[in-house]
Amino acid sequence: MNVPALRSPNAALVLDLLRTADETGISRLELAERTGLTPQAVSKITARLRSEGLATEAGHRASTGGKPRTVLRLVPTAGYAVGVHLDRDELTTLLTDLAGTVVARRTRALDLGAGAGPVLDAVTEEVRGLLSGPTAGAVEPAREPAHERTPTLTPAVPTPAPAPTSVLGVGVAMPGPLDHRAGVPGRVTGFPEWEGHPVREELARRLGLPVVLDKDTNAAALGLAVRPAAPGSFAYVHLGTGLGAGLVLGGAPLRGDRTGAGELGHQTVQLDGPPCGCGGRGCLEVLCLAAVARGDAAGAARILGAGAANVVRLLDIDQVLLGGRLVLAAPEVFAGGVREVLAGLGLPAPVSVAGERDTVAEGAAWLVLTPIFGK
Amino acid sequence: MNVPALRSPNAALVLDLLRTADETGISRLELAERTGLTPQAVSKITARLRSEGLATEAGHRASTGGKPRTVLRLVPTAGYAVGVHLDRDELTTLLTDLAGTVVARRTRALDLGAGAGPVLDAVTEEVRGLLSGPTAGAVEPAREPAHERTPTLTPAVPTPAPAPTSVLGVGVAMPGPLDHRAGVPGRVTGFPEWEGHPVREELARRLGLPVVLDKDTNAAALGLAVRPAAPGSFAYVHLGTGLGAGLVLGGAPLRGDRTGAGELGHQTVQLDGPPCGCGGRGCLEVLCLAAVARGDAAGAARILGAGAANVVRLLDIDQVLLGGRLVLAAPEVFAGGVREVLAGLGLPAPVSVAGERDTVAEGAAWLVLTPIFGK
DNA sequence: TGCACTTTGGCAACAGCGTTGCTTAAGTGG
DNA sequence: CCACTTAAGCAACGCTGTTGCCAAAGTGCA
Repeated sequence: MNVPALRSPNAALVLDLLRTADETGISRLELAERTGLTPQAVSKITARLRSEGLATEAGHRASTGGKPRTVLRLVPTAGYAVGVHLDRDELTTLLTDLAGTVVARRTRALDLGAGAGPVLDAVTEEVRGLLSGPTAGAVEPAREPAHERTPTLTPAVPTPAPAPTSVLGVGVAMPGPLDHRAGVPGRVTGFPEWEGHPVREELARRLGLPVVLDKDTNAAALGLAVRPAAPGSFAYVHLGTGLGAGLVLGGAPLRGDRTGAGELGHQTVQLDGPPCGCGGRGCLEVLCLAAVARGDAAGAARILGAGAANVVRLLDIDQVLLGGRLVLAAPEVFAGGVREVLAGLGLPAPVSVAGERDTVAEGAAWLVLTPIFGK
Repeated sequence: MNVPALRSPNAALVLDLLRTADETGISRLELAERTGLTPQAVSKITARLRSEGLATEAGHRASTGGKPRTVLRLVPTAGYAVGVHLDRDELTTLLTDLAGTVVARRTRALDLGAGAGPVLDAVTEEVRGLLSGPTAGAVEPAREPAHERTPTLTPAVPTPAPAPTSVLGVGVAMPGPLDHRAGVPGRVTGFPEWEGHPVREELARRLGLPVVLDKDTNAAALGLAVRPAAPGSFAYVHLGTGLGAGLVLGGAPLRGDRTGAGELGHQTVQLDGPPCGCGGRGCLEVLCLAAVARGDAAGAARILGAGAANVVRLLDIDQVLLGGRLVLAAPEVFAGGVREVLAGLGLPAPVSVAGERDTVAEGAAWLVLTPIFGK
């Protein structure tokens, strides 16, 4: 740990405060108070950030008897990130700015089981299309309106055409198991064709951009963790085609030794329950999906609640966030059911539905943005 | 984060390498290689540590063609720590040196249910006795042999009377729930008298030493985590009068938001199982202890294995360590049973019995030592 | 025995970081 | 109009680990 090692953490800390500040921005003195640094150091750091184009002055606060505080803001157009969500039957690609705001978005049908080759072809095509779109022409600036060139492109925000600038990288989220360090999937559930394919390397080569790979639930949890008012520790429980969880402890996602953390679906909750393909019995996923299949969402919610309670107790966490297609189909049933189980056990953790349509893809983009903010 | 902030982490890192080095010690160049610092920086840091009495030169390596490397060692007598284990029926107090080696040890019967007053009286008495013993006369040096003054004192190592020196603090481990930040127990299982009693503060005042309080399983896990060859992540599963776990992730114990992490006993593993006092059904502890009670240790081991598998999967960890009285009564039965369940689920995590008589008390001492080594 | 060679580890000068002390700038309110 | 308050920059400083250089201490060959 050498001295320049101080530079990035402190600058990242300041940058993160700029990011999470409310819309009015944040002044140097407020930064100093919240970082514990002296106002002088903050001045130095913000001067560097401004010269790098990452921050800017944006107006003044009302005076309280002296010189009014100058307000600083993050410059969201200083960088962009691509988020890719490889779901079992759908490919979502989106572009976010430095603040994580979605600038452009694409979707298309996908067969994940087709294997790495065709899927990576599709990803390459979608990312290229996204980047050559009108909103951030890093690769190939173009002026045509979105709907003429790329029918599926839907600008989420009517941004006044941000200047072309750098795309920092591509975050890819897909079902596990996989190794996020090596960027290589394992036997992706049901699709052994993926095992060992160097996805990160190949995509990085094709796109000429840094690529980060992670499990879908981890990405979703990361995306939720970076929200300004996010709790420090929580479990994101995702009930879609399968059941998984993303765990955030002390602000950082927990990946475990093999990127496998958050495996909630194969928790044993019924020792003598029905056998599961995993080799166990009474797995949470099997029981929960069976209840859904027979139309008993409330029953599924109670079973899910027992699983969530196990996690809350084991990790002593603050909050449970729910998401995934099945949850979104009946949000109140699931939130209420899980809440009831937790309350019955005297666990104070609040339960809410947080996962939305693009939660995973946005989280994937955050895989790229997160290091900049020291997370 | 200011510049001196670099000093402690780097010095702590070096100190930790000195601690975990093999018996021959470690040279400056080896320290440089393993820390990533330059040899010069290591020279500076080790010079400081030597001047503070924490490190010393201890011989030379064989030359490999030039000046032979000078070997450095930690000076274990540079500081001592007290570890206190408040078990339900027993009080263990021990003194360790800076390397964590037990120097002196005391035990006496205890009724934890008697409440904070009498128990803290006993702790105070034991700690004072320990410190005025012959091995480390910080409070009251004495020359009498151990067996004459303090019958229960058993020097673990025939140390040649280390010079009186500083006792860094007292670590206290007890059953939860409790708040390790405030140093205040909650409703200690079965003994509501403890709730809200300012244990840390009161002991610190009585003994005139810093006091750290933590849950027994967390302390045990910490003690196991600091061993030189310890895995980076593991679960320590303790089956004694109750069932609990200590979780170590990336080298650090996980305490959670309210020091409650590791609550394994009330994991639901049988949705329609027998009701438990906690409000749930089919809790792991209830099922496991019931199996033990009917003499079915192998069955208890299988149930415990299911719980351990849930933890291993959820956190994606390396290893499972077992401890606690019931496990120690039939170590092979439990280790074998848990191992079998994990193997049947395709989980590669090795299982071993690690908890011994003083695991918790030694871990408690490490609560004090750990900050010195940057852990 | 002598000398070239290798390696260790200390000394001195250096660059980078945040801090302290002071000054200037920009408002408010009597 | 002026005293007062607050913000923020400039200069000097102390601390860190780094680089460049050199002395010390061994080995091994002639």
